[in-house]
Amino acid sequence: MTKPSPVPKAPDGDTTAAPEDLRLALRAATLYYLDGLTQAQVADRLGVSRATAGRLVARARTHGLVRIEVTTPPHLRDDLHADIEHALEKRFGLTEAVVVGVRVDDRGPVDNSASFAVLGRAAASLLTRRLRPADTLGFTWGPETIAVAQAIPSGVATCKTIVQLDGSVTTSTYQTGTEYVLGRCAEQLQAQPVRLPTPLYADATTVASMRTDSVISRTLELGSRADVMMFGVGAVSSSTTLFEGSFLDTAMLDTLDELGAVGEIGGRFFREDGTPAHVELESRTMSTPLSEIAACPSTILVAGGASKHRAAHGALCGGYATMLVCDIACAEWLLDRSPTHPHDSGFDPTEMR
Amino acid sequence: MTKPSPVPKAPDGDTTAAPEDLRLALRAATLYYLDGLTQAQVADRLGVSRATAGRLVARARTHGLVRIEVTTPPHLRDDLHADIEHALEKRFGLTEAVVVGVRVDDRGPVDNSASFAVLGRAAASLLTRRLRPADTLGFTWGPETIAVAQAIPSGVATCKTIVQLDGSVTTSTYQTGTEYVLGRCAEQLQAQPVRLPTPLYADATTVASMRTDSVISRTLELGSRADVMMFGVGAVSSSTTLFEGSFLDTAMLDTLDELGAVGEIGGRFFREDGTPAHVELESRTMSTPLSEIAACPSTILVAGGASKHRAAHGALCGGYATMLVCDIACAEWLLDRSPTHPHDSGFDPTEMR
DNA sequence: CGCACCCCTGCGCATTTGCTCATGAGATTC
DNA sequence: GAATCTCATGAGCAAATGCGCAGGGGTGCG
Repeated sequence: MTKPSPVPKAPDGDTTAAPEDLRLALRAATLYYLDGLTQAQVADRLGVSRATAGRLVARARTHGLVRIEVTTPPHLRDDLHADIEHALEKRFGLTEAVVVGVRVDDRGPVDNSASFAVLGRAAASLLTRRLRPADTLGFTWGPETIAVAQAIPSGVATCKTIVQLDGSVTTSTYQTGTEYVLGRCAEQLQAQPVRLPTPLYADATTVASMRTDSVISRTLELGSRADVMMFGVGAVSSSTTLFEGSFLDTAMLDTLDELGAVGEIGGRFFREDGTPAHVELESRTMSTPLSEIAACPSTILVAGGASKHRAAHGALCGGYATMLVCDIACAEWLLDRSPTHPHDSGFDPTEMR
Repeated sequence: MTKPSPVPKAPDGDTTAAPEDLRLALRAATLYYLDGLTQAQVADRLGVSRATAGRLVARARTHGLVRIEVTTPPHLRDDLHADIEHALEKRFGLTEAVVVGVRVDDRGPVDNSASFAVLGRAAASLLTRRLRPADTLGFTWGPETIAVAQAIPSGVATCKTIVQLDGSVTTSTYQTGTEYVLGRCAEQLQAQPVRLPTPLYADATTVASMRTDSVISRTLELGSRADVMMFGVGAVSSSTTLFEGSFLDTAMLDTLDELGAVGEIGGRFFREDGTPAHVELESRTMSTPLSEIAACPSTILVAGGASKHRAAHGALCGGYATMLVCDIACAEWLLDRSPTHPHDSGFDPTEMR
């Protein structure tokens, strides 16, 4: 009599219901969410059982009577970038992205040590949060990891071992800062430091023989199995650390450029899409391979400065980082890049330089 | 060095904090409230302990990062009146107010039985929700309670006893409906019915002697101690039930009018401010006194129709009802009344008629 | 009119959550 | 430079919450 239409079961996804039923749901939700009563108190207040009160609250939610929104307060809109971080995580499949408010600009003559300090603090905070006492931490040398080491607090986190992922022994006077990072992190994290006492690059035969060394092979093994890895990226440029430290010469730089390399991690270069760029150089490199980095469950990429943008993008596309710490400028640049399609290997000449 | 100002304790109500601390709080709140993760999952996702995850969520709330609002969906704005109900509760100190969407208009020639049915359903719903199996339910006779009795479902609620609060025996043929209400409610609620086998009004001496009767006194006692009472209000008018049923004559109506009476419950009249209006008539009335009604922890006033507005207002001001069921027109009228000051006894001539 | 189905309700338990205490590191003050 | 204070963290526990189950009444179909 009241229902002429054959609708025994409402297929309408529960979006509509009797208004009288929803009156109580609305009331329960108000008391629960707005007045902060417990469900038992709501039940008492409404004269229903506790279970029913819970159902009413649940119904209120399913019917859209309750709207919960998490927003960044206006007074720290400039410091927090939850939306950008979330976009980065979604875009590159990251576990966590941390975007600091500063804009690292390494092209101009300005001193970006302050910016790097901010970046370092953020990365150190992330690192100490992710580190477990039984973990092994691997790191590459470079200005980014130095900044992290400087910012790392003591007592907050602990790990078992900290291991060097790429060789740093040099014939020149160039300071890689490896000792500082290794020493400081080991101290602050109360971890046992493990060195990789080799150069970064050597002849292929030398590298092959070094890898058979019991100590070196153990270190490499330890690095490959590290629970957490932390590293920056190097650009393919004459102003990058590897060139300034005489690890690479101009000819190699040109070769890498022609191969489409956009960046490196631990001296191992990759292209725009993250694929390894110079297999021959790979065999001459003493560091954890990119494949091992990609296999690590927790890898933190610290990237600051415009010169590192392309390199960071390549690293992210290669899946070498599960976590990213970068400045806002880098984050925006990364998101401006093709939001969907990753390159299918090879490189696009129009993207060069 | 970093803090020259003497601010050991921040007296600023925790509205501001380090942005970096809030970053995690924001993240935790997002995962918890928006993504629906449990706090343990949030903790795992963020690399913190479960306790810390809980603290982060709590901090996000205290800092206003989370905003929860309970709103009436637009498609039932016309049926629900949560704001009006809340205003009524606040204004008159009610436990609960139920406002139904219909507009009972008893001045015109329209049939308002449908409106009364809606009102009755709402009141019955409220009543069955509030009733406990061990409770005694008291009621007065009248069209409102008849509507409630008609709407009461079976099996939903139970109570021990249902007792008549005001005498209904008449010498005329007027049907009060008391028997119907008593019988139907007793059946549906599986309660034991208790009659008050007396007229509503009698001589003072008669009333006094009736009150000494063991059966009658027990009924009155039972009514006074009822856990829940349900009643309508009568207006001071020639179109009201008490006059039509020949319980009152024109002279008495005028007397009551002059005394400032605006309404009655169980034949006992009160003024605009709720104070008893005719002490002499009180001694001639066989019903639960207003003071007993005011003392009852759960009293449901069912009011529909424009003619009852003033009476309902007086009843609410007298504190005779802890719960109110009325139509939207009545609710709006009640709220349009002085929102703050209650009258200090006596009556205002300008308010009459 | 009987029967089966289904929704609603209340009960008991596993999980989740908020809270308190004790511990330790950093900051402040004398 | 040392004592103390404050704050944050982790463990444990009690309260609170969600979810299963079973029972009963209403509804629709036969």
